[in-house]
Amino acid sequence: MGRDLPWRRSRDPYAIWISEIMLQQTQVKTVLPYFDRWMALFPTVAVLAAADQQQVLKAWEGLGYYSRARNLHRTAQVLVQAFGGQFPKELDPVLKLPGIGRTTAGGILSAAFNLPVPILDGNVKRVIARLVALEVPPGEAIDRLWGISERLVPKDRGRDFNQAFMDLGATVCTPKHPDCPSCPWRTDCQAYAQGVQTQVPKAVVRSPLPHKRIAVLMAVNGAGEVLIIQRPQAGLLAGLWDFPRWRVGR
DNA sequence: AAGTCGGGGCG
DNA sequence: CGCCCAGACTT
Repeated sequence: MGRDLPWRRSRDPYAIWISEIMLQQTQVKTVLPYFDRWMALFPTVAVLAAADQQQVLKAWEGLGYYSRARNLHRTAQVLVQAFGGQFPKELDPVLKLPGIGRTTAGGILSAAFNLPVPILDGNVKRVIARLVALEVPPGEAIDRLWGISERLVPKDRGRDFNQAFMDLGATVCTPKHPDCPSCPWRTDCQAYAQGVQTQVPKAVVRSPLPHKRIAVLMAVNGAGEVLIIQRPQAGLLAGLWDFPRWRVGR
């Protein structure tokens, strides 16, 4: 019952890599229009590697977490220069690529090459936590959760299993209102057996967000044009105060 | 271990 | 308004 998504129609590692990066902390519905535009603009890793960084950032505009776009561009250049434009098929070299961590590496290697590499994204964390009725917040049991994901992924069906795993979390085993009656793992789920599926995973106790009072200046001329200064490569609020000719007083 | 980085959806 | 989303990276 897998969702029919554009990047699932492809087994091109490039297209799958792009989708995995776009999907980091970003919902499928948000990614859909960006993915199609991106593949039209940058159809291959060679085209992306040769593109201007401003053009790459423009195509990413609105998705947020802009270091993802800069890392995509850098990685495209690494792939062309050091890997002959081919995406590596082993975990170690993939993990060295900028912007690709363990979950994204597993997502790419399983979807593109059907390798049994585990994943542990937000969906999978929640599904496993409920499956074993995890007693602590997932952050305190990361190693155990990775171990379970690794033992579950079948040697010959990494692609189907990992995608089904994420689909289950995204469509059935949802955070607030899991649809347990239609869940294929219902009879294996310890949280369901104990009737605590909505209380697992346990929430992290986080300190309250501080409230800060700030001043904002918007410069508009008579023609209605607005002054815009591009942010630095790294840093947002932190780097803001380092702009040349900016001075911040109290 | 805790911060940083974003825009959008949802109840 | 607060939480969550196919996390990675720095400090």
